[in-house]
Amino acid sequence: MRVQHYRIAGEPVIVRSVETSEDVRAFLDWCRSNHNRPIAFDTETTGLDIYAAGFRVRLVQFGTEREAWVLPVDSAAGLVCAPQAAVREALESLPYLLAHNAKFDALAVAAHLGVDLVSLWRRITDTRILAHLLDPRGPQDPGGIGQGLKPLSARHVDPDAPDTQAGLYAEFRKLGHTKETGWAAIDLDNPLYTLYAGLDVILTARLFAVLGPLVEFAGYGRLSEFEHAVALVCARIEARGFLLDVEYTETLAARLLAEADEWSAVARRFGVSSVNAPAQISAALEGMGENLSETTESGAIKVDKEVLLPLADLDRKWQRIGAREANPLADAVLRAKRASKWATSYADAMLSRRDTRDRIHPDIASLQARTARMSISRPPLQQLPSGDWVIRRAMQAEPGCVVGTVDYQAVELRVLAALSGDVQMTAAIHAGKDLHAFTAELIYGPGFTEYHRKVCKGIGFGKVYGGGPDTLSRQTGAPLDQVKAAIRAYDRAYAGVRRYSKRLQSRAEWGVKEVVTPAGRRLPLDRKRLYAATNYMVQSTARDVLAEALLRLDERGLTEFLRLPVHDEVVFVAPADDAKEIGREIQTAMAVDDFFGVPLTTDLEIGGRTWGSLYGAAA
DNA sequence: ACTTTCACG
DNA sequence: ACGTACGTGAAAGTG
Repeated sequence: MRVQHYRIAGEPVIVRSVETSEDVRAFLDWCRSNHNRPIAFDTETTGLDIYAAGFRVRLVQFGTEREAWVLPVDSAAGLVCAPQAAVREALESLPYLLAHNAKFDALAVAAHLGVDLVSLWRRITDTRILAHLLDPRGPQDPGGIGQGLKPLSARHVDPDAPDTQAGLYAEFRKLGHTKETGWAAIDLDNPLYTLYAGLDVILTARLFAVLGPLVEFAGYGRLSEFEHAVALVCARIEARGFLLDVEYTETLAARLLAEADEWSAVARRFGVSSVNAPAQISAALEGMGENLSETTESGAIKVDKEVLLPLADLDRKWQRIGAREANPLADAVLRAKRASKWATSYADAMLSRRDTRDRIHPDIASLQARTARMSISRPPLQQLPSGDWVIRRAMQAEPGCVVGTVDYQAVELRVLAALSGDVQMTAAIHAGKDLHAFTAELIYGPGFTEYHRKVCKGIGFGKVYGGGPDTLSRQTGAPLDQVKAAIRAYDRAYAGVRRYSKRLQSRAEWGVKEVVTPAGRRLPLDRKRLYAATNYMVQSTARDVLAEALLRLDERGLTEFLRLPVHDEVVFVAPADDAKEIGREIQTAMAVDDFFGVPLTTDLEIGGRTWGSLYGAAA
């Protein structure tokens, strides 16, 4: 057994690395004698892509505030002692486990060491969840530090705790590896590797010693349980994965890449060597006599889609307007950028993330944004183009099955009506009215047009988000004076909403700079952006509506059909013959009859074999 | 590392 | 004193 010593917060800690079968027995003895204490665990792996061919768990660590055990389990290492069975035994029997960002480690040991995910998860407390409840701000937000183990340890455990990740990257480079290759290549007994692996669990145990009582003291006990349950459902969705149509996606990627090349060649003829270089584009456009007035935050000339589309005589749906001669460079830049983004961010990302059964396991972060919203990454399946089916067509149901969705109808506006108690808005919802059309009628009278409805939809969202007349005018494309009039009319029609927003803001102005959601979540506000209060409240509450729905779906045994949560909807896959029935069950489980006086109703859509079929692709 | 852009709800 | 659209993930260029 190798023993390494270190100091954390001025106290000596010890890291033991298992080398012999005798060490394995000593580890199991240690587990037994610490059975009743919370034990932090962690894994070191070959990479982040748990389901990729060649992925391996290399180390599994267990530890308390003072002591860590590091066990090598890498199947490719030809180990003298094989502690896999002991690791499994520990993971299956220790009653009280801790982990930071537990989902990753739990999925890794479930997929590669044969540990049962559900029974393991029931015994885990995730310190990242605790940290998010206590402060959901990201590292970029004013006053925020994020939920990383490093910044949390620095704040709550030891300001001089080592940055183990950065330290390892430096070691990788020294050994001739890179950030990416180092994780798989570093020797299992590299002293820095084992030391840092051990320190991570010691830090997690110490972090819990601080955050655990804070969570209880803040009254977050139930919310914490709720979040752990939601995280498990999301982890199971992730583990199941979503089937990729590889042949289609490969053809699509090649086609998009060729398209990007063609349009890049056109841009090159106008002196733009890269369509991703804004300075080149603005210089070339100005050389062609175009007048560019919009600037970015840092003062550079803006050449985003909003600027380029009018120059190319295209509307927001890329239809020819006929107002001017299309600028061929603007047109080429737009098309090249779209094609290459779709190729790299979506098609290639999907292909590179598939497992041996052609399934995609995106990283579902069930508790991510400041508002607790979920995020999905690698690949970003919540952000696929919705105006065109070609990308979504890549994801498909298993043979004999179809893809469907259930989404909430105008959930953010309904949540706003519920929270504000606005009488008029609540009544309109109860009457089953189209809220945006109803608003249009209130403002423009019974003769309102489809255009008026659109303006009102924009204003409705803009109000929720706290936008002013200028932004709303730009966003909706409606003239400023009309928007201003509509805002006035909106405030008159929905006086309760206006009162509610004002109340949230003035409370924050004079009292604590936060909003408290009905779920009991305390969301800090940036002092310069108190107007975001209503948005945080509504967005966060809508998120919790979906999160609670996921738990109801799980209770009813419907998790196996789920493929993705997408903010206000779930994507599911079911056998074609049962899809309607299963879809209805999902609808029923998600619907809320009385959410603070407002019904939250759902829409069901059943498509064909692919996700794209719900966006216009042939079934 | 930072900026810019673009995809979604 | 004033008015501010919110929340994400990802790629690529620049320095």
